[in-house]
Parts: sequence; C-alpha cells; structure tokens
Amino acid sequence: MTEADGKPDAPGWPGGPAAVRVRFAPSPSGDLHVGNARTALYDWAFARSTGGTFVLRIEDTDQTRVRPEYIESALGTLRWLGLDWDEGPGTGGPFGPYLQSERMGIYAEWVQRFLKDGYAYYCYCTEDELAERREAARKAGQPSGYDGHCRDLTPVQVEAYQEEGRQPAVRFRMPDGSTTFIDLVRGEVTFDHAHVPDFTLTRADGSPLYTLAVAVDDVLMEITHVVRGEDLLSSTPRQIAVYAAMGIPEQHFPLFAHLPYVLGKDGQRLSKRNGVVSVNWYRDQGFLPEAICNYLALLGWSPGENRESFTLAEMAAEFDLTRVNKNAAQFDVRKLEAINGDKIRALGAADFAARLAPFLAAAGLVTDPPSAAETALIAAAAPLVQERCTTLAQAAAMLGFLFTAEDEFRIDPDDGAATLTAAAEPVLATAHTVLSGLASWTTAEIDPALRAALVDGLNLKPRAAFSGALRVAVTGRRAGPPLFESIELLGRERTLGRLAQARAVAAAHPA
RNA sequence: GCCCCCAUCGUCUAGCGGCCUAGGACACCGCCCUUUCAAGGCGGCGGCACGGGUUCGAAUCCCGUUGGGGGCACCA
Repeated sequence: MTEADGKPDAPGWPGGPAAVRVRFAPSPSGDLHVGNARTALYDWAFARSTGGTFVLRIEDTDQTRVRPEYIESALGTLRWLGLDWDEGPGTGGPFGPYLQSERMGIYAEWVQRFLKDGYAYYCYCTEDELAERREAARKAGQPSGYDGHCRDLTPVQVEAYQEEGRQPAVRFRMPDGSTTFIDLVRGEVTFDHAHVPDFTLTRADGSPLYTLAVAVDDVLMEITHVVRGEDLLSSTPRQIAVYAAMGIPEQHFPLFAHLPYVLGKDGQRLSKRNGVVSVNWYRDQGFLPEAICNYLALLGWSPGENRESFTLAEMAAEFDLTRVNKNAAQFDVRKLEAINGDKIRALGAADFAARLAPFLAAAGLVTDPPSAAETALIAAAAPLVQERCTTLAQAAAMLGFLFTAEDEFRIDPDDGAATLTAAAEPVLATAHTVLSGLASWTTAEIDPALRAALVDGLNLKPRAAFSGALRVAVTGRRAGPPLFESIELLGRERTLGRLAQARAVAAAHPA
C-alpha cells in the first residue's frame, strides 16, 4: 500500500476505463429488511443498466451485533430476489475477501499509516467522559460531537494516560473547512466540518469501525459508485476525508448517490412496530420475488410514462439514477398485495402450480415433496385459485378442502356453519340424490344436473343454490373456488360423503 | 439543543415555466358481469402544505413559515 497504489487508471474514474463498479454492503445484524432490499435492488439495477459490476460486501466488523446466520440469510434473500452479484461471498472475485471480518489486517495497516502521517491520533477519553462532555456541549447549544480533547496531547499527557492503564481508540483528525460533493440523487451537498467531528477509526480493542472499513474497502475494491441509504449521507464527508488521507486524488473518489428512506405505514422509520420489515417474511407468505422487486422499485423510482408493471430485466435495462426521487416513501403492503396478485395471474399455469406446491406442503396439506398423485391434483386445482388469490399462502389455504383427509375435514365454524340448518337439508338431499345418479363425474355433467335439480326443480335462485349450504358442505366455507370444478376434483365418493355428513348436521339444527 | 435533508390525491407516483380546469396506480365507493370469492369492464371520491416574490405566464424557479425525516456513537 503505497502512494503508487493510487488509482488514476482504475475503472469508472474520470480518465480511466468507463466500467462502473457498484457495491451493496449490508451489515448482517438481522434479516434483510425491505429498505435494505430496495437499496440492493437499486445497486443491482444501476450496475446492470450501465453494464457495470455488482459487488456484494458484508460489513461485519461489529462482532457484538453481527450473527453468522444472518450472512447466509441475507445471501439467500438476495438470490431469491434475483439480485445476482458478480463479486462477493460465494462468488469470489479479484478484490476479496468480501467479508470485512476477514480484512482486519488491511484496516490495521491503514490505521498505522494514518497515525504515522498525522491523519489520526490516539484518544484516551473514556465513554463516560465523552458522554458527559457531549451532554454539556448540547446544553450550551454547541454541536455535540467529539470536542477534540485528545487531538494534541503532549508526550507527558500521553504517558500519564498510559500509566492509568487506559486503552486508546484511534480518531481521525478532521481537517478544518468543509466538504462539498455532488450526490447523484440530491445534487450538490456541502457539510461544514464544524459539524463533522473527529471520528473513531478503531475501538480501544483495536477493532475497526464502519467509517474506516467502508472507505478503505471502497477504494481497494475500486468502487466507482456508492449507492446507499440516506442515513449514511452525513458520514460521506468522513469517508471523503479518509480517501484523501489514503492519497487518492479527488477526481478518483467514488461518486455518491443517497437513496431516500423507506418508511413504515405510519410515516415513521421502519421497525417491527409499524409493519413487517423482513423480506423473508414476505417470501414465506407467498409473495413472488418479481412482485417484491417491482413494488420496491416503485418506492422512489419510476420508468415514467405511467408504467408501473415491469420485470427485473426491464428494470435492469431502464434504470436511471437521475430519476430517483429525493423524498422518502411509505411502505404500503396493500399495493404490494395488488402487484403480487397481478404477477401471480401473469404466471403460466405450470409455473404457478410449481410455486404453489411448497406452500401446500408448508400448510401440511401435501407431503414435501408432493407425491405424484398430489402433484397431479395440484396441477388440476391450481387454475381454480390462480386468479382469486393475492399470495401463494392464501392460494394454498383456498385449496385446503381438497387436500384435507375426510376424517379431518371440518366446516369453518365462523364462515359457513350457520348455513347448515334444517331449512337447507332438502337442498343437500336433492344435491346428493342428483349427484349419486350421475353417469360421469365431470363439471360438464355436474353443472347442468345441479342447475336442473336446484334452480329449476326447487325453484332456487342460482345464488342461493350454489353459494349457501351446498358450497359449505363441500368446501367448508362460503367463499372459495368455483363449485362445480371443486366437486369434480373432490371426486364422487368424497363429495357424497361430505354431503351426507352435512345433511345430518343440518337436520339437527332448526332454522 | 446544534446541523442537514425533504414536501403533488389517504399511499406510491407522472410532471422537469405555457400541452395541467394536474395524469396513472393502490386503497375506497357505485354500477355491470356473475354459483360464492376473486378477476375483468365502466364510473366516482380525492392532491400541487402555507405565505411572499420572479415572470406575460408557476405544481414547476427564489425566499420565508409550517410540517415530516435524519445526523450529532469506541452502530452501520
């Protein structure tokens, strides 16, 4: 690492090769939430739209907050969403390793160099002392950042602190003046360094902090564009200061783009309190990755011309950072549901059935994986619910009556049970009789037979005949897939059995 | 407390000085279709936060106010 390692001819920098290199750098302290996913999506789309490289880097320097299982979870979520990375964990690449926890030596070297060159200094203040002075500054109406207490310690003072046994953190010496940069989303942004205090590079135990690791890695990994959340906007001048300390010429700094927040339902910051934030939860509910990507894309970007429905591939071709909004967006699950329904309906029949199967298995309705017979029944039943569901889990639930064994079949006590009264008994009896006499068990036979017997024969309105007791007896609920098709798929024996059972129940309940 | 950012229907947005009596989507309401529920079709409700400028002309440009969000960590 010498001055000669400066990157005058690195990709993406003015004067160098034009290739864009963007990174998504999550901190694995929990499941990927929808805000992170939106950032990842934009990073990915920007890389793809420019023909650049999408780099995935894991920011796991804080060992007290990071859990290894969250790394796997995040990788899995990104893969599921369809956001493939060109360099990163599991893929490799020329700038690895891509886990910051495996790059500690690199950060330590740079810290030593910053110390030697006077860009950084040891800070012996304790956290309690810092908190106390911070509070005092705030009360005095002053900026409450670090006050520079240890900036220019004399050798005597240093010795005194060392004799006390204090372990120093390392702080970056923020120069006077201000930092101005062009944010690709927000335009020109300026920070007065009076409000950018000397910040910590490493903890007392020597471990590196975000502001050090992120700047070093972005330079070393030759990142050309830092596209990330707005929460990091105010850390940008620090990173720029670190680039300068590393000896990187200003024209070779990465470009920045800060994305607006994704807020919860109540307009507050995303948290468990104001809606579900984990992408994995939506996956487990049966939201399609293409729906989530489409919806998330709309939270801050649009292709224009009132187009709202598009594929990942289309976004990859059309994404444009300059069209990203500056204002925060609220996450509205209802719109996600609407888009999910659209995407589900757009699926091919076989594709939909294949995606539905795991949800039937998760609900305990079929074996995992489904048997050949179950697979056939799923394929036959899937078209009945494809256009009436908003999620795959909901679709599976609608088909529950079909995949439930007869000894476990129950009428929904809250939904349909009230229809099974003595008044309905004749309807059920007639249906049973008619269906018993059917020569072939097909919708084409069932439909006209029931219509003749109930509508013409019993003089019932179609609505009364097919959406009341009969439907409840067969499917257990008032609402569900089309009745005649349902009866066909259920089969003669099971249908007649359920009808007989419902008759008994109805007869025992006076209207 | 100090500093920064943002501002079009309830929500997501189109709009980048005249094409706007502001368009689309979700949600909501009504009608049609209909064996339920959906889907689909048609229609409706509803917005440029406020106040000053600039301009022949402002949702679009400038300033202020208000409102919302964020930062000020040995978190990221």
